[in-house]
Amino acid sequence: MRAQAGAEEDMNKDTRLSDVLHVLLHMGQLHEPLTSDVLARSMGTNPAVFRRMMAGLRDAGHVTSGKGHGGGWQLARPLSEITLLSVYVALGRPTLFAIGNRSDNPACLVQKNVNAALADTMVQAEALFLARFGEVTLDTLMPDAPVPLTVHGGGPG
Amino acid sequence: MRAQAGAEEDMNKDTRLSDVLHVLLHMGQLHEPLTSDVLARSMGTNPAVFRRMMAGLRDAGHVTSGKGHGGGWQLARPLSEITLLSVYVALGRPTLFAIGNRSDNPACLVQKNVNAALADTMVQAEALFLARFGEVTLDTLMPDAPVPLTVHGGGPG
DNA sequence: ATTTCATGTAACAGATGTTGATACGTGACT
DNA sequence: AGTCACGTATCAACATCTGTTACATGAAAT
Repeated sequence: MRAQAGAEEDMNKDTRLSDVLHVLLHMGQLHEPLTSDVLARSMGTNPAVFRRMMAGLRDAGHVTSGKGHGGGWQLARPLSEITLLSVYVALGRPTLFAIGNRSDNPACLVQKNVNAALADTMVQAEALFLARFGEVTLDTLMPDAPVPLTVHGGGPG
Repeated sequence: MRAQAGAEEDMNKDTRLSDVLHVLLHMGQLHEPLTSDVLARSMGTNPAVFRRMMAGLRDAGHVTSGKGHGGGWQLARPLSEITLLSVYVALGRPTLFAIGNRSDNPACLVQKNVNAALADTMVQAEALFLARFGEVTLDTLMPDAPVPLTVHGGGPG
């Protein structure tokens, strides 16, 4: 489950959305297939993890992947036609919140009220997330100047 | 870190806020000291975990704890003077979100833009949480009818 | 004064769950 | 054919939280 001690910064964050967006933007700059090996390195992980992460985007039709010589990953449509929301959904709608209820004890009115209060706020916060994600197309995240693709932590990239 | 496969329901939620609220409401109904043993059982855990969880609330002055015979836990002020926000803060402001950035590579403009976009939404969502938490005093969560305190899962409680 | 009760805290073990690594099968291009 | 790259299953490594136990401290009862 989650923290018990401090508040600080949980290092237990799902970084897939951030990771995938990062890669997609780079793919939007280079218009040739890039291999899992290269792209995985750019996000500081390995090819198998990368493929696993991108499977949903491929299924959603945001990117295409090809085997063999000259194979690799490419955008299937321009960044202007991909919303942050659609990427989030393609990843399988990863859990947004780190808090929740231990269990739904429906017989306890107190528990019921508490759950409702928290759930109510979480529903609103989730709606906020989805609304804003839906407004953002990936081209708007592109820096003005082209950015070179390099290995994670090895300089600009 | 977090999920990679499905989306479903992460069972890895921090339930402390929900747990603590549950207990505080029960304490608001019974006006006598209750032991860690009893209260822990009502949330389905054990006394040590309970004390660890309540330490912040005691330090914040929301509850008092006493040792020895007749000792235990009591509210230090009426529920109407305790906001959901103050409870959240007393717990150490547990992490709200399950998503984040893998790392802040400040040299990568793409990464920078992605992080900013996500962070912006998260800041707004957090503000929403805190605003709503701040509006809720615990007495408003109290069911109209008194609720008996029983063991977790053992019926109403 | 001693005994009993209950908290306060530290320390450790167990469980859970995610990421990373490896291996192997499949298809495509040379 | 041979090489390249993806697709996926499986396993190990790692991190983190919860649950448990143990023990010291302090208060009330006998």
